[in-house]
Amino acid sequence: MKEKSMRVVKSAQERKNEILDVAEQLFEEKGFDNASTNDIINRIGIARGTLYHHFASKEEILDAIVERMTREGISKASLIVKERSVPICERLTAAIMALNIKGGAASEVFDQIHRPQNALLHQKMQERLLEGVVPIIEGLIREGNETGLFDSEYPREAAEMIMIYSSVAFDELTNLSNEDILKKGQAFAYHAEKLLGAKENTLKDAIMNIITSQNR
Amino acid sequence: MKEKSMRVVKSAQERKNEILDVAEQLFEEKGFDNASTNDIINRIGIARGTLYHHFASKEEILDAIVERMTREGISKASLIVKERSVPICERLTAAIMALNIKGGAASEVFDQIHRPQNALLHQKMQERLLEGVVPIIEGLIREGNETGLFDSEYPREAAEMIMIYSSVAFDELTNLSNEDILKKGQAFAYHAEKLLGAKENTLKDAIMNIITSQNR
DNA sequence: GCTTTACCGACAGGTTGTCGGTTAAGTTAT
DNA sequence: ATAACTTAACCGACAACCTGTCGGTAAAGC
Repeated sequence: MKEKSMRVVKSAQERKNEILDVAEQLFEEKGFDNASTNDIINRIGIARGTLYHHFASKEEILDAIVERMTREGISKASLIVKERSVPICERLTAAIMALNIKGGAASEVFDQIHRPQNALLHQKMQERLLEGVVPIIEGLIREGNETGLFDSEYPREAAEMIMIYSSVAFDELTNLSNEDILKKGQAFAYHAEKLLGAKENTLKDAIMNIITSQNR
Repeated sequence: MKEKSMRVVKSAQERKNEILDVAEQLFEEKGFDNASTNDIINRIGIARGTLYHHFASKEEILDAIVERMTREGISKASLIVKERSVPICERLTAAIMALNIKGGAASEVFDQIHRPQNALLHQKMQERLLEGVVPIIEGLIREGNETGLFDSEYPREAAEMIMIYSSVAFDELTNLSNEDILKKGQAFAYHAEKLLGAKENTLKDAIMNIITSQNR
């Protein structure tokens, strides 16, 4: 019945990843507050001391998970942006949506992420993503200014506004009708064009494409 | 040394408010997670059972506090908006800033509100405020559309975008230099004008007034 | 006098983080 | 090669909390 405590030793790196994997999974299932460190160690089969040998606190585990999850999205966005052969509009929308995690590996987390138990996780991820992606978008806007596609006096703040809005608003389109989602997407495209000083419908198609494709 | 447990009975309403007052104070001081229900009952001088007689859980206390704090801001905003003698621009900016709690009674909370321990509080307040204020702003935009001051195709979404941005961005201007704050304010005014389809500098003065006055 | 409701405090069952001790792995010395 | 030593992963008992429950008591209202 009871597993004998066969001592298994792994490299620090390996164990840390193991802990993060299980913790992430558990936070998805039960939320950050409800998932206990006991849950983690039981599922892995290690002792309390081991967990705290690798991480100083439960919150540090959370931070590491956030770091791991966001790094992927940010580096993806920064890669997209460098593809100068692709039209700016496509790159812009793709970068924006890299933040919107749904497509990524973390897509199952996404549904749970708004439950109140995950307020911390949500906040930290959002902070991290904004901080990472805003400068990328800003650069793209400047590029658009140079080519005459955009006309933005405050590229940084425009990027902030677009990112912040899309990260909050597109958070909760799960409980919206398809019709409403379309409207929201159109409104977003319209407003983004205004903010960037772009001609009407410059962004519309690129944005609507992504929205309709990822939300079926 | 030890207070005798003289039994003091108060009306439910009175006791509830007492609990909310102390809890709010404690959440400010230590954050929601770090403030325990024991802290609350000790400071008031009541027993555990009494607390749980009035509130079913710690989170319910939080919800009641959020409700209390936001009700004020929302009703203030809705009053402002009704003053049809005041120019629309002034009403708009005033309503926007009613959400930015700094001016209100909760101004001390504000500094603590971003500490990670308060993620839940923060999230709940933001949700509640947006939900309450967005329709108000939307109405104002429609009014502006009629008088020809604005030209907004999606009043609802424009209101959302403005509110969401200002609630996130103006959150953390405490650690910014005065210069940066000014720039941020100007950028916000500029972008709000674009979003609403208003003429240049329509909103600038009203917005800059509020920002410079409330942040000294 | 009877019912309702505010109040009490012990208690169960859970949580996080600490700490001294143990064992495996890696390193140096002989 | 192997013995001796150092480092680092690992263990599990434990202290010090925490939230929410519950049977019982006392005041208020009818």
